[in-house]
Amino acid sequence: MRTERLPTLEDVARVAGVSRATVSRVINGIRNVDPQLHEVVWDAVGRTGYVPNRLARSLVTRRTGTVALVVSDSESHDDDPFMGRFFADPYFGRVVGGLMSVLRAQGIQLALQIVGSDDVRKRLVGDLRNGQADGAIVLSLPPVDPLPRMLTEGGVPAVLIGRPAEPVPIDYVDLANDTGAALAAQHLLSRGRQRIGMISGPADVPASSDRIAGFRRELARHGHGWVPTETGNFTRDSGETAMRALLAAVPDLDGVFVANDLMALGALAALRESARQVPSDVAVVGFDDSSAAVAASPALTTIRHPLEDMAAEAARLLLARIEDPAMRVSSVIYEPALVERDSA
Amino acid sequence: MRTERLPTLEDVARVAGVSRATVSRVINGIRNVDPQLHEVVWDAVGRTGYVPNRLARSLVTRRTGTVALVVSDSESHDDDPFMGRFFADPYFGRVVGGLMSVLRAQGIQLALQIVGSDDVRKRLVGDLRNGQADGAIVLSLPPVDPLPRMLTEGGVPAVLIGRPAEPVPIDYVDLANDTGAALAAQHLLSRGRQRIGMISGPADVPASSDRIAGFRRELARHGHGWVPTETGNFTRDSGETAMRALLAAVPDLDGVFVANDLMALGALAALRESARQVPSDVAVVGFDDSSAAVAASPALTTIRHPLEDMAAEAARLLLARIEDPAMRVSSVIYEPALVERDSA
DNA sequence: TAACACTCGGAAAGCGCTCTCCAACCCCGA
DNA sequence: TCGGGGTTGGAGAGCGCTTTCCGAGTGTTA
Repeated sequence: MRTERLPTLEDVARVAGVSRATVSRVINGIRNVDPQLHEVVWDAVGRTGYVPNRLARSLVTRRTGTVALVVSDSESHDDDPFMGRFFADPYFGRVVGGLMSVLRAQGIQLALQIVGSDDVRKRLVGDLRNGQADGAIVLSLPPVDPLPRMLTEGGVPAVLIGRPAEPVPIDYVDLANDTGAALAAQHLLSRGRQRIGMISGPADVPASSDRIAGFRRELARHGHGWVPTETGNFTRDSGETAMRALLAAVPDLDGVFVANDLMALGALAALRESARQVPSDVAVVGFDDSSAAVAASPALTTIRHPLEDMAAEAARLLLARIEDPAMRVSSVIYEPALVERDSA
Repeated sequence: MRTERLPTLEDVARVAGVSRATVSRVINGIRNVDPQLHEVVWDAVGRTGYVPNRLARSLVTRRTGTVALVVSDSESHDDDPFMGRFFADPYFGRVVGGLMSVLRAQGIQLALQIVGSDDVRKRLVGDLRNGQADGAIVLSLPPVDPLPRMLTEGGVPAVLIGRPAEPVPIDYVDLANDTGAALAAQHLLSRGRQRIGMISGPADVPASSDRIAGFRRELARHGHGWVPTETGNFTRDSGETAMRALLAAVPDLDGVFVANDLMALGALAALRESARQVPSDVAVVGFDDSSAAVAASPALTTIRHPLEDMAAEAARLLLARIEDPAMRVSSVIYEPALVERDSA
């Protein structure tokens, strides 16, 4: 059945008794077509069961109705389990959900691309320049990624989710990570905590360093010039390890800010293991307000990250840039909010 | 910059001093080309920075190097929040991760498509027949979905994740949901539970009805002919509501099987609210072994669902079918396993 | 040396569509 | 009745690539 030829514009034209050009005009809703013919053509389309071939159309219009979602990750290789973790993390799904909420309405599809090596990166940019997709949304994982620059230099419409580590003239949406961390600091202070520590993410990732900076700055403003810190890598287990280390270093710790909910989960486990009560002995504030925050026990007080909205805005930004490539480069920063639950 | 014409095969040919045909042969690694010319051509490719245009290539080869991931969902409309929930659920991410683990190695990209209305469904099948993608992986949400049939009738290579509700000659991978539920029953019984209930999913979804049937059958084999059951819709909140209802109906309940982890989370909350201890008063077994299971407290004893493996197998199956459309229709059923944690 | 079988590279015909020209036609005023 | 302006539809040239078909060149055998 795959072999039976599908009807083409030519076939429709023959059935309708007009030329290919006319059918094309009718289908694309271009005026200058006699209403009578109009009807005849649509009738022929119905009778033949014609569906335009998007590929052929794209080849000439240079528009594909596709946006690439690029997950850039220099470290992992082909079947690195890291990618599995990444996809299982709600982060990925929330981004996709946010993107689709605006793309779907426009009938635009999302093509998922993972780039590991520089080779793949180069090919991707080449494909995009060739019009494989109309633009790209980039989730840049590595601390410093050449991809954003490659894209702008290639003239490919692209929007980053999360600010680039080094300045690149590219559109992006981001969260005011520093403000969020400051919120966490204020909350901990307002709860009367005195010995406050932090479990941070990798220092070279912008989102992470912003949280560190914001937290430290706010505490410093209240006389805490020194914040004991342990570094994790955003996984649950690293949070558990970091918490143990932090407790060993500061046994009388009474408050901690953990840079994401997943690590907070691990921290909670370490705290339980050390027989400390949360929040009475140690107050814990997470970050992201992911589904893990609600599932945790006690439920996590955390910083809400409107990821879906951010992704949706990224999609809108991209669409606008595709429409007008000369548009001024812009960025949209979202404000986080504290969500108070039981852990602090 | 978008305007500057990219080098085409023609340009490379001119630089190399050969014909387009020869360049094409070299690039596609077809023999019959003098090694000398071979080198000259590659050199020209390098000098011009040529990247083949996939669109143009696909148009003639009828191969796109793209697989569609179709999320079929008849109920929700354009910005139905349901889709947001769906994407945020780890289920989606795990599937994507599993698929990508095999597709990525082949350099195949995944194009995400959501189909809500029958109109979209029709257009999608048309596009697929036109070679928009080489095949489709289908995540069929509604109880009875016309899509699988439409795809097979259209001769589109497709693989379902989760068996079709009504028999359709289509490849699929699925989990032995009934066996999994039976495992849960055995575990509860082995823990000496006597008054065992169940919180099920919607009865018209195959995965759900299989779990109900498997659980009831196993309990019946051990003399429990009647299993008090409440129905949820796989969300956390519905699990909480169902648990309350179940407790009201069977106050001395001492064991419960909840058809997925998310609902189990809700059930745990309801149990806590009613001051019952888990697992001493009521033992709880979930289903899926999602990340929620570990985050819960107490950590959930649950049924492991090798979703990543299943998705990977679906991808392999699809690739095989694309290669040989005449291949016999096949299905792969995975066996679940009990993961014992603290809740039962 | 002639006849034959091969190997290799080029010309050109598409894949299915859009869109620019251009010819044909209509209506109007002079 | 004729010429000018405005519509409308068709012919055909691509978009960038693959692939068939052929002719030219090479080496081998009688």
